[in-house]
Amino acid sequence: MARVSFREQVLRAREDAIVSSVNRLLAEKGFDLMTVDEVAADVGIAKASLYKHFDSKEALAAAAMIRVLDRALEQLAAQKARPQATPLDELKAVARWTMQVQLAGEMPSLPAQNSSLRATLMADKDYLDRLMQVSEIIGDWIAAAQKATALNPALPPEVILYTLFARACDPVLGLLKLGGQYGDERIIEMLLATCFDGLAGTGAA
Amino acid sequence: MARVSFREQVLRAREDAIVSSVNRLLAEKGFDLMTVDEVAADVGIAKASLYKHFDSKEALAAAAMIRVLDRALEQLAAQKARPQATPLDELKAVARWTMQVQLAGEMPSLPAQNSSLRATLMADKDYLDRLMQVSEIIGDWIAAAQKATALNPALPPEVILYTLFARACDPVLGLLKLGGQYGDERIIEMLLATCFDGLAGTGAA
DNA sequence: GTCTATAAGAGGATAGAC
DNA sequence: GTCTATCCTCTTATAGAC
Repeated sequence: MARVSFREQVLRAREDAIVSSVNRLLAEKGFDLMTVDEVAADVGIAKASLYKHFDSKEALAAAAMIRVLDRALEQLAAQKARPQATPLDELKAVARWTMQVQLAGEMPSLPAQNSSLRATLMADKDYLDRLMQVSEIIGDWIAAAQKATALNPALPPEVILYTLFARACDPVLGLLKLGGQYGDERIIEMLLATCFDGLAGTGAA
Repeated sequence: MARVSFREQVLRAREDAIVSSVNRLLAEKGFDLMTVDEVAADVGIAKASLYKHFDSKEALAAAAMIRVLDRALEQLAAQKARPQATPLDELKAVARWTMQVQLAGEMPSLPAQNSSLRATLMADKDYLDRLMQVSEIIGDWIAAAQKATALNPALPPEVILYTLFARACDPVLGLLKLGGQYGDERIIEMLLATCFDGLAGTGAA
């Protein structure tokens, strides 16, 4: 069945191209301002063909989120291969990675308010599974870092988790990049410093 | 001319009611998901009447932003009346105030991506004036706090300013409130701690 | 200035031929 | 599965009577 396999490969490649476009457009304009016509034009296919692959605009966004979560899981696995890293090192490394993805224009950031979108995501097992996996790995690091007082033990772990997720799409990154005064690496170092050591922090930025 | 004055008062009251609705709806659903029909229904007037007061949906948002900046200027003026406060105290006080406004559902948060909206705001002198005033007052406190090393002097002041603006609409606030585990004051204390002392900070949360 | 009614167009989704 | 053409709803904005 080489032909079937080949066709499947072509199918996968096309869907991958679609998700890539969606991912970039979501990062650029956000869900509400992204139109399905735009996606179709960007991929270079007709809109009706898009709907043969994905049921709705929300499903497109879900696919993009799933892929970015897969990338995150790869990153987390790669980090785990370094046995000498402390839990705090791991958390800083993953925060650094999310900022790099955002600066590269590849972080799809969805509006928290859109209810139809949230409904689709919350009904998507593939999405929820990956989100849970990511949360558990990071949650373990948070617990360990707090136990070692490398992170403030007085903070509820979920507050730390939410904060790290929020920094992954922090608008400050975009503002500083727009300003053009600092390179990507410098921006990331500064925001890592404010995230972990605060605005008052004495750590050298 | 008592009649004219009275009519003007009625006019102002109506426009104030409109801006109040817009403010709340912007905080709830964001600019893209807020519709003009909704605003009209919420105020209790016809949509066409709305357009007699404001030229466009963007103008509605601009009016809401202007009013929230006026409220901010009032808050800043009230803070300045306390001569014993340090610059760091002032900055924490204003951050606390923005978080209170957000938790009260009164912080209109606009998407940074929408270009037509940004164009309207950048062309609005009333808006820009107020934004500049707020930035200058806060900027002075930042400079003083850095000079006293109450804030990290290695951070560019604009990074601190942007961060404070970003915390005014931090999604972490909404997530924690949605969770329902913590009261508003506790949420604010924790986020103030993470903002100024970082996730690693030893300050008692 | 307020209303009803409607224009004008964008955008999500689908029909049906190939 | 891909295309062209179309449907249909929602949304911004305006016309015109009062």
